[in-house]
Amino acid sequence: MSIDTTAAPPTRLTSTSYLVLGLIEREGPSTPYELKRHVAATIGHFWSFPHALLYKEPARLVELGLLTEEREAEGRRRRLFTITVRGRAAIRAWLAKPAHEPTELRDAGLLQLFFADLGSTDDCRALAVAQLAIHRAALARYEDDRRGDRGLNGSDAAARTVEHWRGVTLPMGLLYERAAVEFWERVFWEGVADDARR
Amino acid sequence: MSIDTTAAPPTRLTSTSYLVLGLIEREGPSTPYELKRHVAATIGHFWSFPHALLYKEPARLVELGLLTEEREAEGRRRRLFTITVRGRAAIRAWLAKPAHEPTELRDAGLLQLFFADLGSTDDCRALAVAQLAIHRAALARYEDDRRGDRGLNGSDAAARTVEHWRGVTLPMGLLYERAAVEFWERVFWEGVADDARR
DNA sequence: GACATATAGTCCAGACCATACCATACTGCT
DNA sequence: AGCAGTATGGTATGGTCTGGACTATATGTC
Repeated sequence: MSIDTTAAPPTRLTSTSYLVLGLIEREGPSTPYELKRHVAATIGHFWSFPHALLYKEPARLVELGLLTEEREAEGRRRRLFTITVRGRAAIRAWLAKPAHEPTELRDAGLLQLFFADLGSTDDCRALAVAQLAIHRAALARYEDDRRGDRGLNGSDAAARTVEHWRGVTLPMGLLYERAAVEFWERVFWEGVADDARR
Repeated sequence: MSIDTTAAPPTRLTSTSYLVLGLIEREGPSTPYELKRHVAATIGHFWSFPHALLYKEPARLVELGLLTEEREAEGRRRRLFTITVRGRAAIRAWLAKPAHEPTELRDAGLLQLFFADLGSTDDCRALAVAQLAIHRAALARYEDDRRGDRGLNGSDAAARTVEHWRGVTLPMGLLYERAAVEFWERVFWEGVADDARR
């Protein structure tokens, strides 16, 4: 046992921690607002991190010595966070230890489908239509993203992060959305046919 | 607007609420423990609902008048929850209004991949191997489930729920896991080739 | 009776979350 | 200059969630 390598730090690092550390490591010193924008342009497409968290988390990481903070004295009083040597070490340690948790797939539509037998056939049909609209839209957006129709607008910022997202992580989103479209089309055509009988 | 049909209930109903209501509606009066087992056998495969929640949520629903509670006077002092007329109405209203939220895909492995450029090539390769193991295992388990190798063991309980899961919702799990295997195989063979360049 | 395992439920601190709110900066119009 | 409107940037609040660790009852079995 004794899994913790750091002799009981105040709190464990979460996915959010590594997200923040990773973005700052890749993009350099950042404000929470910048983190928020980078997240929205990339991983936020399918894993929502509430922005309040992206303001709170860096403060925690400062306490843990993984980031340092400077703050504008006037005006917006922006906070600028910079990664420390220990912060870099933390990321690399994390990357060297592959995650073993299974994927969490939280989908309200799927939950409704799970209970579709309690409603009407029409409800189920309407659900399939709504879900198809959602997933087709997501698919189209991802395909645009991949072609780079976006990510250029706005600013030069986040170039590395957006590029890396586009090439490496976004393809999973595409695969997922294609699967979802296929799935809901089947639901639409076959209904909840309870073809599980037999 | 005025979306709420019930004149400002203390709190809104969440996915968990509908999960609890739906299970009780389908399976009849249930204890939290039974809910927990039904969840574990079905939707819990990819959407984790911490068990503490399945003990707390019914109490809230009682306050809202959607369930009633009886409690054993002695021994385990189990709580048995029964759905009310208003509870049934709440479910049907929910089913009649298709969800419009996008899927949340929370995957620690994918997050690591998103930052794979900050680590070594070996780390990335190891990550792909680990993820392949996870997703292949999940795929195999789902395929067993579909064939009905499980769900019979243990008890007769949850027959309807498990059947419905198997026929209707599980196929999405299968599609997802197949996509994931395909994805991670590509990562394994191509590495994070940064083939995003041009 | 002693021990192990499965069943059933409770508790809690800390983290999370949505949401509303506050403040500063820029932009264009008159 | 004055003002409105919008985008930028950040904070506050309180309920909710979370993951353990913990307690206790029942069943078996040596």
